[in-house]
Amino acid sequence: MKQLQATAKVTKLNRLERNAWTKRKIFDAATRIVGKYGYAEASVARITEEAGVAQGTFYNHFENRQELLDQLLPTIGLDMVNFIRARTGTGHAARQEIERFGAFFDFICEVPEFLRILNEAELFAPAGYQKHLDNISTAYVRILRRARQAGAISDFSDDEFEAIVHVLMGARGYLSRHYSYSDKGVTAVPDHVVSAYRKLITRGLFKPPLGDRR
Amino acid sequence: MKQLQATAKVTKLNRLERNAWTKRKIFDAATRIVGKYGYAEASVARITEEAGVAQGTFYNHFENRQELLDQLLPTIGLDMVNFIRARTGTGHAARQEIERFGAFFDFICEVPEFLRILNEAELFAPAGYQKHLDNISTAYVRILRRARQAGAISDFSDDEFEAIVHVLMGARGYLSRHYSYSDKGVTAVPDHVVSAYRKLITRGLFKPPLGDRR
Amino acid sequence: MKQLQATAKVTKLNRLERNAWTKRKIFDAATRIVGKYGYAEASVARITEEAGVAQGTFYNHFENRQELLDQLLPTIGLDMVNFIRARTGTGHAARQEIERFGAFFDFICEVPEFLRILNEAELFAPAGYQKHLDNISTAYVRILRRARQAGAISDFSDDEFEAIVHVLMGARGYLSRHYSYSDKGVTAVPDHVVSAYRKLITRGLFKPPLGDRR
Amino acid sequence: MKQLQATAKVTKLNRLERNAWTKRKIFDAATRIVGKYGYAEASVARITEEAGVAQGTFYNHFENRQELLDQLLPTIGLDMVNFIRARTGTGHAARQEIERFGAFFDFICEVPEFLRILNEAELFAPAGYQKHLDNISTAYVRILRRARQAGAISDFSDDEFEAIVHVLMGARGYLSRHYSYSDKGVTAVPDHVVSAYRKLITRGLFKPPLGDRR
DNA sequence: TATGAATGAGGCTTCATTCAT
DNA sequence: GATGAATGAAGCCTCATTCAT
Repeated sequence: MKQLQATAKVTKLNRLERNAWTKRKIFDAATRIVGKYGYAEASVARITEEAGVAQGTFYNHFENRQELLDQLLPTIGLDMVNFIRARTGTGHAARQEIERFGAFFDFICEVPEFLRILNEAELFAPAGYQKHLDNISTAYVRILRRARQAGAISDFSDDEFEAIVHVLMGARGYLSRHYSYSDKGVTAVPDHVVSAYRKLITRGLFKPPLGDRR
Repeated sequence: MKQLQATAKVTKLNRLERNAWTKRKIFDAATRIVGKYGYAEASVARITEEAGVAQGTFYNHFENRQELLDQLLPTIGLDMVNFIRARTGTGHAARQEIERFGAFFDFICEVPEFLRILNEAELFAPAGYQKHLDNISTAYVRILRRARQAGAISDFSDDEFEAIVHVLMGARGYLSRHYSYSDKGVTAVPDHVVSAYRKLITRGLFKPPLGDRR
Repeated sequence: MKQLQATAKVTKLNRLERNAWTKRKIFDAATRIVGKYGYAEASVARITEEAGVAQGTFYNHFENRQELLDQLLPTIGLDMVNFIRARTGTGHAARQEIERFGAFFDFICEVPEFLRILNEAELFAPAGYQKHLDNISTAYVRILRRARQAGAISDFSDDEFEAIVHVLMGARGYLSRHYSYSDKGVTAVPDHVVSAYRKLITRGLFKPPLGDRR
Repeated sequence: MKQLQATAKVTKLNRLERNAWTKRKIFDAATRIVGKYGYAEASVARITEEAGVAQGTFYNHFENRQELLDQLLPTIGLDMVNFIRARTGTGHAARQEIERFGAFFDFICEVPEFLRILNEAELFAPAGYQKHLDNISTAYVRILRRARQAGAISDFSDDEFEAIVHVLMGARGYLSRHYSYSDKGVTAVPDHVVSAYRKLITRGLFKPPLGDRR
């Protein structure tokens, strides 16, 4: 009896698993296609061909093309958040910000598709972009607030933090687009970019650690 | 005879003028359409309808759709440069940068089409975007260098200037997208955005004027 | 042992019953869907969803979509025949015909799905429509013949009866479509429709009862 | 000069003519397709193939598929009206109605596509059907009213006329569907159909001409 | 040069049916 | 028998571009 139940369960699981696996195949194919050719070229035909399934199969897993496109950025964006969090130490707030900056570029080297997905989502997947933005900016504002409480930042209001977060995100985007893209694949940004960012941020946003005076 | 010549000349002039006039009509129509609906919606049919000419006429003036789209940003971008230059005073370099920042937002209020053209060009008119970028960044780097020579900035290399310029441009883009768009038309950014930018830049990039201590 | 047999029997009965029950669920769901949205919108997916069964289940009970659609009208059509018969008295033939006419409209008020099924079947379920037609017209012709034998109709041949039956059915169809449909649900036809029909039929088809002169 | 103008005019006319001709080709192709296979099978691909033009051409002449389908019935319906009018004499109103009835069947023999277009339009081209209905029923009611004024009909109100018109149209439709369709093409209805209709109408709707007493 | 109809490839989506579980 | 994912054909429509007038 237990055996049967188990079998039944396994069978059912197998179905569920296969279902999830197909959806994953489509999702991953879309990630690759958008990462490589951009949203505009990511037709359902192209995605399903890349995934190795029929076009009709697509609509068993996603309501329509847009629904999938809108899931791309938030999903991978969370991967990014976790990646960066794992790489951020416990030092001074300014140093942590530099670590996050560096980890961002490490992440786009590991998941090169992310760069294009991030850059194009605002236009082609606005709903997904908004979701990602909310994910990121609330977390980021919280980080800045905590730094202010710890005395590492002064003189910025909560509203100003929000604007700052947009500047920081905009900076990452712009810099990654201009320094990381190359003919094939994604490369690390040059050192002078990191140093310029470090100078701007440590001086402009954070209070210098005690004893560190210009 | 003179009459005829004159007539001929006038005719010829009229032809050239009409030619330029037609091209201009198409260009302006494209500006309005892209500004209002974005590049993706800017089909040749829509542009020519807005311009009041036949679709075929389009191809007498532009090689193809892309060629026109690629001209949009550089052209209006130069208008922007002139606009900002006219609004920049001769005070301290940091104050000038704040003036430029403000003038940028004044410009997008005066030419509301520019915002969308700027934001979407990178994706839909990469050649035009690159041209605009070159126009802007060389001018900007020159400004920063001059400020360094004047002693208003220290400690940044030329390479770092380039990165800084991208940060500044990225900031404008991100902030304008997030604070200026509204349901109808383009609006000024809130004060706390300006103040956040001013704090970040004056402290992070420029040396404080003598006697100005945090 | 008996227990087991009983169980087996019960089980078997349950199976058969469940089988019939499932088929019935699908049939009723199709009735509702076609009645509400028409044949064109009655996809297998929609019907099975309405029935609460899987799509594949459909094909365990019907050869294909068309087979079910073709069963709809004849089945409900028989309900209609019984309904009308129960409402027809034993008076003069002309009066009976008026009663049938009225009962028809009563029926479509009671089974509002019928109207749409009837009207669309000719196009979307021709086999079923033909079957329904045969059911109705043979019965109807028999009625008219009996009336002729009873002396209530003269001067019409059997062939002409067939044509008359089609006129009467066509009249019901047309009138119901034009006077009974409304935004929500099915409503009774206005009085002047009934009176016009009565005049046309009693004068055109039946002999006036003795003493009834225009 | 005049020559040139003339040429120009001819050229322009030629363009217009060619344009109209293409539209006509599509329209006629649609008529044939719908007449032969029904609206449901009248895909744009099939129509344009029949017309010998590219699919895209379709949309230069019609907003969308439905727009064309909705034009079919009203357009051919007017042809029918003219045809019937030309065949209707000036005799007694009842005789005229019989002539119209006969002319209707003559028309569907001449334009066999009309039958299917008429029968299916209510479902597949409701807007066109409504337009046709308005065309027909207002004209028909006017005819009946005139007959009433001339003393050929008594005892029917205007509202009842409307219902009668629907009955008459429904009769034509039903009868044509059942007696005129055959495997290939459209054939005349049998005599007994005409005679049955004549009896029903002349007795049920019209007053017998003087001296004609049952 | 201006016109605008013609083209045909390509995009998104629906749906009846099959089949392994 | 029940399930529901997979299939792929077919439908409607858009659009950049060409070309005869």
